[in-house]
Amino acid sequence: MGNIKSLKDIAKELGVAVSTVSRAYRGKDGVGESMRKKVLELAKKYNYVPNRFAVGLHDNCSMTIGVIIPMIHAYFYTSIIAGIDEAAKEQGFSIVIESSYESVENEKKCIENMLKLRVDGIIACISQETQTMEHFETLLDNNIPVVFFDRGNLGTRCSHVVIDNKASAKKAVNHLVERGCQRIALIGAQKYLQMSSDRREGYIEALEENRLPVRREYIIVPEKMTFKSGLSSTRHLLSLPEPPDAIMTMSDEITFAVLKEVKRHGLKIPKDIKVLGYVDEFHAEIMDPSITSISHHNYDMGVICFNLIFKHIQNPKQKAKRVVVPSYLVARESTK
Amino acid sequence: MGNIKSLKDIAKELGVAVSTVSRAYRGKDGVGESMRKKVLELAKKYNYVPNRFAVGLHDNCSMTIGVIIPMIHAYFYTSIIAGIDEAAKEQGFSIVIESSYESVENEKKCIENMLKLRVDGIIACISQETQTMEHFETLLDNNIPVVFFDRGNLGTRCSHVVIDNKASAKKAVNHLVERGCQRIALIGAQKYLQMSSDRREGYIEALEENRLPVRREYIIVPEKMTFKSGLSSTRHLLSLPEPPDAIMTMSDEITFAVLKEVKRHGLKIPKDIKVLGYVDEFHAEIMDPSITSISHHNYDMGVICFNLIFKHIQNPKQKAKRVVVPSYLVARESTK
DNA sequence: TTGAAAGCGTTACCAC
DNA sequence: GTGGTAACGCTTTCAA
Repeated sequence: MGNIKSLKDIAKELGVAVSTVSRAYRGKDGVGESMRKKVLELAKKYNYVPNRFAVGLHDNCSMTIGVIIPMIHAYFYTSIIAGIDEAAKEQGFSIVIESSYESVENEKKCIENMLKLRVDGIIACISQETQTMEHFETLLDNNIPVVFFDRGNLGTRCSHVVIDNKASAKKAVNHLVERGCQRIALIGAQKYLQMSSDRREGYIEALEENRLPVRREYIIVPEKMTFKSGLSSTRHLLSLPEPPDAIMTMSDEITFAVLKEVKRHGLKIPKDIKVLGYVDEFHAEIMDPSITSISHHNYDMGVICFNLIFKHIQNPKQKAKRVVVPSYLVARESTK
Repeated sequence: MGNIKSLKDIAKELGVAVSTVSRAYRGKDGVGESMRKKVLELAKKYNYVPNRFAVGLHDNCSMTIGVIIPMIHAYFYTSIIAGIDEAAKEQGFSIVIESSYESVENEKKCIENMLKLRVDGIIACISQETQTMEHFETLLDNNIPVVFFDRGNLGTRCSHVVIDNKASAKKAVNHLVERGCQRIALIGAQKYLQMSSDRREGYIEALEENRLPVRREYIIVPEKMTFKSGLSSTRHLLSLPEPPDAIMTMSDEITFAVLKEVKRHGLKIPKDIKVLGYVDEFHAEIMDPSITSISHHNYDMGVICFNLIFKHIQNPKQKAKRVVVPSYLVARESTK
């Protein structure tokens, strides 16, 4: 941990008490101006940095918040993290990131680790596998507030930042119908993810509102939301006696797979079949064709998450809130 | 930071001394078996977790390593981080990530922050802007070892994990020549990045070895390695009296831009023009056409980085090493 | 305005 | 085997 100077070193050199140096350094009252100047000078010279372990031990707070996400190498999460990070920095907080890699077992380990790290609060998005939430309740029992985003729910015990999934799915379907699609397929996600069923609900409702039949064979729920399962799901859809004229998806990896597989079948997008996905702006834009997508202001979502957890940390009695972040549809080439 | 129980709480409940509990909990000698059992039981019941601030203060080490990268939302870095993270976990280390967002000013702040966080070592990739390295030397002066990867160099004062840039660029050119290209353009990166000049060198050497002219107008060095500058660089190349029949790039964002812009010009890849880039496997694979690329085993690179910093932490006298990670060319559709 | 001392949770050392 | 105590670096309270 290096050999960084301590207040004691400065105190010794100045021939004064540690407490005096402490006060002087932090701009507290009760120190002479000349003393303060001398202290600050020396602190600067020595590149003094307060020892956070000592401070943490004393104040019983770490000024750190933990972020638990399914995947560190997924743009959706990292762009949210960018927002969390920025907002955290502004308040003097650091963040620690842990990935569950979509496994409950890992998620539990992440939580244990966060406990070890003594984070002041946690912002989390649960794994695809996660079905029960006891491990998160442990945190609440330890008075560590938790804010969930995108996935995960703990009723009124913590705040949530969610996407208006149902509405966005309806928006998506309506857009496809407007573009002339009649047979819209949906490649979804785990049933027990709230996000997933909300979107499916929106999809079904929108179909009904448009007086289109809801066909079982057009709704695919792969085991995992991976590129590979996206390929096979698409293959399956295209092999149906009456294949869909549009495919909408719930995740970017699956969307990329759909593009790939559709082309491999010799079909042209958007002429032969249209594609629409929940894809972040960056990827939606760079793909070819560019993808009509439901996106979100991820960075802002991160900021919202931090502000919430910050409130809960500052005031443990703070009531849990439910923030719905708006989604927006950007029409691009894939549904033209 | 919650209300987690301390050793003292356990000691009190058991009516024994804290030191006894400490020994028992950590499996040290000099504790009766029955005592140990009682302690472990209670620790489990109370969900006891050692207070890392107390431990850190005592041991003067944080078991944390800092990772400074240009961008948290770039696959290249996050996939390396996945490797660092995994290796770190195995040794009981945590990691803290900070992004410079390609700015030197931010980079300096990151370093300050790492100092505050009392990390035991730092793994870093410098920003595009960074030209001098004094801020990193501060770390070394404080006995905090630094390992650079991809970008950044501090001679024999720290270890480096680098890509065999020159060789890989030659590999790329040779591949294009084999595929019949004669007018190969290069969209590069900042001159003062070693990585950049190494690749340019390899590019030039390979051209010469293939008895192809080295044309100034085919070497573009944009201000920043962004999608936008990739677009304008490509536009420029295509507007030349004699446009190139292949474009190779040094970063993924620029590669995506090249694909986009080339198509916008109505040219077909690979028929009219071939494209080759330094792109990670994931993106190279999902793009259309899939991109022939120079890739690296990012995860492994992360592991190597951690192992190096770990050695330096364990043994401050450890000599600096230079590890060259191999790159490999995967031929895909964009150069068929 | 300054100093001394207690305390945060842990570990290590020395007594018993 | 177990207990007491000092020490890590800092903040806070109380005394001078």
